[in-house]
Amino acid sequence: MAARRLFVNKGFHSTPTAAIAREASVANGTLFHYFNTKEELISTLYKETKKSFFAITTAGVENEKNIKRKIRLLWYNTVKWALNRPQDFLFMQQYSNSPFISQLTQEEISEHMGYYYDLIDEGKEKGTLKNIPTDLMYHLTTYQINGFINYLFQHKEFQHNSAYLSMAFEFYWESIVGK
Amino acid sequence: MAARRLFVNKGFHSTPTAAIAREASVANGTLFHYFNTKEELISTLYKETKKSFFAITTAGVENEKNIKRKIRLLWYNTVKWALNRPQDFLFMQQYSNSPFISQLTQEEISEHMGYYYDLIDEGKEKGTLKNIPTDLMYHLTTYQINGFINYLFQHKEFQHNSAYLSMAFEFYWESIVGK
DNA sequence: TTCTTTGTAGAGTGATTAGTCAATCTAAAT
DNA sequence: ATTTAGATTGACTAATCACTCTACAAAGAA
Repeated sequence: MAARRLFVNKGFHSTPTAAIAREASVANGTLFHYFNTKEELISTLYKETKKSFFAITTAGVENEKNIKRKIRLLWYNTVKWALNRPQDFLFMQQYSNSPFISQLTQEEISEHMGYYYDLIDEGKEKGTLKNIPTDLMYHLTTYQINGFINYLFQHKEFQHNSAYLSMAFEFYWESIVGK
Repeated sequence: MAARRLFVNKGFHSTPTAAIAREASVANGTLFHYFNTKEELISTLYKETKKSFFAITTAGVENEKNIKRKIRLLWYNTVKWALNRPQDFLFMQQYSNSPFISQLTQEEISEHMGYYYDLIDEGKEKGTLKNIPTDLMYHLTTYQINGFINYLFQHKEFQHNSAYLSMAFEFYWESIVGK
């Protein structure tokens, strides 16, 4: 019950429930048996996508020995995730920038945030990362990597260029390390 | 003929033309006398907003002596612009992340990009800025500053804290300078 | 004044679409 | 075999909304 993720690149409003139902090979009414409203469907999809995102991108991070390796793996996992599942990435981005989010409870929004905050704090305590407020660092970091991914979407020629990815990571790393 | 910029924080699709007309104190039909379609209205609004954005944020930059001062002024102008005109900022952000952009010609999208590219190139030539591809630097920079502005929207207590802004700029500056 | 152009109005229309509902099917439980 | 509960269907509805159309007003131009 999730295959019509594909449909969400025409925009939420331009994708009628009828089309979603068709894509899922069920009748219109069936959809509303599982989801009370279209919005509920969308936000359920969002939560699932986010959960999967988190699982994939944090895989193996705990096994890395030092901060740089942890963050590098997280960074690469994220980039690869987006490249492998562009629909998911685009969907989440679209959701984040749409007047929907108000519906989600605060817990749902900040569910996984603690994980990142802990990582950043660890890096700050060891003196590896710059000493700026954790939530600010998290925010800037998130946007910067999103920016890079969007860049890769527009420049497909670099997507499998490991030297390029490596350069981009080093740029990122240098921007948060030091002082 | 522009006062209903206010209306665009409910989302494009959730804002009926009737509401726009009401906000502008004209009849429904009048709207379509000036704009053939709703989409045309929105993209016109976008172009105007962008033009104003560019004029405001680049004001005085040319008079600064060195790159750092130029970029700092640009950075501060941008932050102040967003803080003073949150509706404009939110509108542009919403537009950028919606399946609309395809309508605009390439010239319209990249109209002012040359300005920023030149600045970055100047900084690279003088050895002040890191030597990464210009368009990549532009992209990452744009996203990072957007991220910071969004952060400020969520943390109003820092909006007029000049030490905080200054710290954020230094972080930004250090991320692009060097090597 | 008369003619012409341009702006303004707002009721009306046709298409779209989220959500409903009564009917039918499936299959597990007794 | 019978009951019961849930799943599935798709035609239908009620509302919404972008856009049209005809009528009217304002203001020059002749």
